[in-house]
Amino acid sequence: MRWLAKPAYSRLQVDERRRQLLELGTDLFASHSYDELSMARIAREAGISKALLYHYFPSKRELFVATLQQSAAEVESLTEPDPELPPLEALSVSLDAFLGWIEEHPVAYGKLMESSHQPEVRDLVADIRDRTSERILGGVAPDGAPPKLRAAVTGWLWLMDGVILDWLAHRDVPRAELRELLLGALAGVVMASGEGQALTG
Amino acid sequence: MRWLAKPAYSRLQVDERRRQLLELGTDLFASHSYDELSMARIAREAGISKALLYHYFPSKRELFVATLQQSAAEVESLTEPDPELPPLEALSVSLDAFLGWIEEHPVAYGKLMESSHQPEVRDLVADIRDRTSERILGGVAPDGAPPKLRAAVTGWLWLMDGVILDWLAHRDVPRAELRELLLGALAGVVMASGEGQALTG
DNA sequence: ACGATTGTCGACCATCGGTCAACACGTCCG
DNA sequence: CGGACGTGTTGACCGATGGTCGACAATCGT
Repeated sequence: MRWLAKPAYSRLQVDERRRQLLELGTDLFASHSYDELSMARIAREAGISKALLYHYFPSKRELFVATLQQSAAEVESLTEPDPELPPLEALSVSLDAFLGWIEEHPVAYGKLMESSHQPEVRDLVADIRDRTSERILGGVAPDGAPPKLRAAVTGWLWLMDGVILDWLAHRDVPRAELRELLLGALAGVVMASGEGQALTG
Repeated sequence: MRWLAKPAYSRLQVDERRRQLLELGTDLFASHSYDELSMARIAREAGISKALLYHYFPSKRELFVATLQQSAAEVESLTEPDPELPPLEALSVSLDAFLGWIEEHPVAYGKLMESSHQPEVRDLVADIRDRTSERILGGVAPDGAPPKLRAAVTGWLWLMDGVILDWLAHRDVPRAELRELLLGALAGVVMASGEGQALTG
């Protein structure tokens, strides 16, 4: 009578299973940092074996990156600069949208920063920083940024992460003021790099 | 004749052994990040067993912190602000000394930044940042900094790390110019926080 | 009704940080 | 000179981690 017993597991379509795992991963990694989660734990939460999890994602790294890419894409489209606005205003709008997203997902942002030592996260963050940097530099110095300006913008992106973490930790500055602080800081930093005239123009 | 054989290991004095391990640790952690090094590897390089390493340093964390403290103390004394100088000039001198140290130990600085996710490193870096922040805030707003100013200075310290990493990666900006860029950035950021009048005074 | 496909699992591996009882080296006393 | 003692030192071990593999079994086409 063994063949009348309930199946030992339910078999899902590849796409469905993958989708389910990605969604679970997104949830988990939004509230736990990279090394707070083990593959065994993720598999247990998904109700499957670790081996199956590895069948769908060849490494923890890939699973993590896959889950991040959704959010990254979301943020990127959210902060897409409006090409019809003057560069500075477009930046202001994008920045405000970014801060808005962070206000809605403070834990996810914090956990991401907490994970940012892992090479893959580092690369992803660096990639975002680079593209953001180019976006800004494109608006300020369209053809080829001098080293000091490049360093200044890079530094400003770091400053932004630091300020935002400070903001999340204290929550004693209104979002609009924070945006103005960040914009002002960018202006100040670019000025300090000696290439500021492009900003005011 | 077994007792004529060479001793299986050489027995060192406690202090000597500890000193040797600390020195080795300093060397290794100056060129490898925290998780690039395993305790087994360190023990192997030292020619001793892992258990003995743990006999001297109760955890990897403690060994790492112990090796860092030397460098941290070195840097801190190097960047001690001169109380006879006006705050801004003192900061300029300290900053220059700091950049000088980094120029001499670029790999160590990079690896430290790479390790800065590990809670213990995070704490140490946060501690340094806090004290530096207070040092700066003390020169700018002696009694109680408003939230925006605090956020601005915190952000500037992040900016500094970002700019320095960019500097080390490209090495296309002279140190003196970098120092001016950083000082200018601090001025710009503090101005942007709306509490700038204290700086110019 | 049965074989092929392939989704799924249990068992396994190397490495990690960390622990422990026991061995062996140098010394000191008789 | 010899044996006992203190302690510096070790190999073996633990639980957890990321990752792998051969084999079982659920489903589908016929």
